[in-house]
Amino acid sequence: METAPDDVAELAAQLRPALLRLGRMIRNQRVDFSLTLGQLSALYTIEKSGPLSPRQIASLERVQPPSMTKILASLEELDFIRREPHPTDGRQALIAVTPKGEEYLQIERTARDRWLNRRLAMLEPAERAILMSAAPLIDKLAEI
Amino acid sequence: METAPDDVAELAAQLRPALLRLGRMIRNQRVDFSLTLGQLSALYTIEKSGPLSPRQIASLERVQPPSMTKILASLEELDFIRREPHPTDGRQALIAVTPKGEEYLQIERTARDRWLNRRLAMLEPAERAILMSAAPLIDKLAEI
DNA sequence: TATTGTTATACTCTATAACTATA
DNA sequence: TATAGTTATAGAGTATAACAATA
Repeated sequence: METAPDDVAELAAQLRPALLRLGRMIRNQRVDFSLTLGQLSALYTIEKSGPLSPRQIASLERVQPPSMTKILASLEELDFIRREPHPTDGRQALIAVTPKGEEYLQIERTARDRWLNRRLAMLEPAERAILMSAAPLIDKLAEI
Repeated sequence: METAPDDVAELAAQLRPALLRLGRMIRNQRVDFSLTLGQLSALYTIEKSGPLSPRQIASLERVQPPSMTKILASLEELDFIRREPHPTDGRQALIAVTPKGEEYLQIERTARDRWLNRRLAMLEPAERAILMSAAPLIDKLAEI
């Protein structure tokens, strides 16, 4: 049974387990385990899309507002985020990452990159060239 | 500042966020949310590497044995796994996935593939060809 | 009156400690 | 005596419900 050159289903079946497995391994590269996954994920989200209100962060993180209240309180305690009043709506607060929070994220990102770097260095240059051309496509798949 | 054709660090920085983002989106494609992530992950592990003892599963899943005891009890209650005595060691049990458990996993896998299929179908054939050649490399990165 | 955010409380999941059975 | 697995109990983390402040 021959696989067609452009078999979408075959490609999905090949790609899915490989992506999930490598993604899990990258996520496991942590330097500092003092933040829970929920705290780390919220911090990434605020960095990426902030400043955001607690409710917006809760929605993006798919947790309920009271749960986010606790996560934000713990991050504020660490001085990883700061809170500013909303310019026009007195009920809302706007949350942003502090320089200390940015530094934490950068250290974690560097650890993940270093790990991935070591792995990539074991490939042939031609293989890395393929991955380099695949990277924007993987990003596109997540974007559509 | 020009990027070298074979810049490993640049590749890692490109690949990491794309992989993590797409992986997260694939993982979010669930059909049935009655299993917790811990239950689902243990079931995948048993399917992949089983039959395994509870202690081995706990180790692979990076949870403590008492936590795995509960997860296994819930999966057994659902008739997703079965327990057999170890042939030579009366203390151990060997856990394997039942046909009903396999069916559950297959349904979840199919949902993830269907979602990924739809996305892949939006790409150009040439782009899919690049991803097809990248898939084994992504797998290789996780394997090394 | 509706919405944002917090506090109060309960439930789920995982961990450590203690116990039973087998090697 | 050591190891596999379970039971007992406690500690995080998240949820729902109720409340205070602002739109």
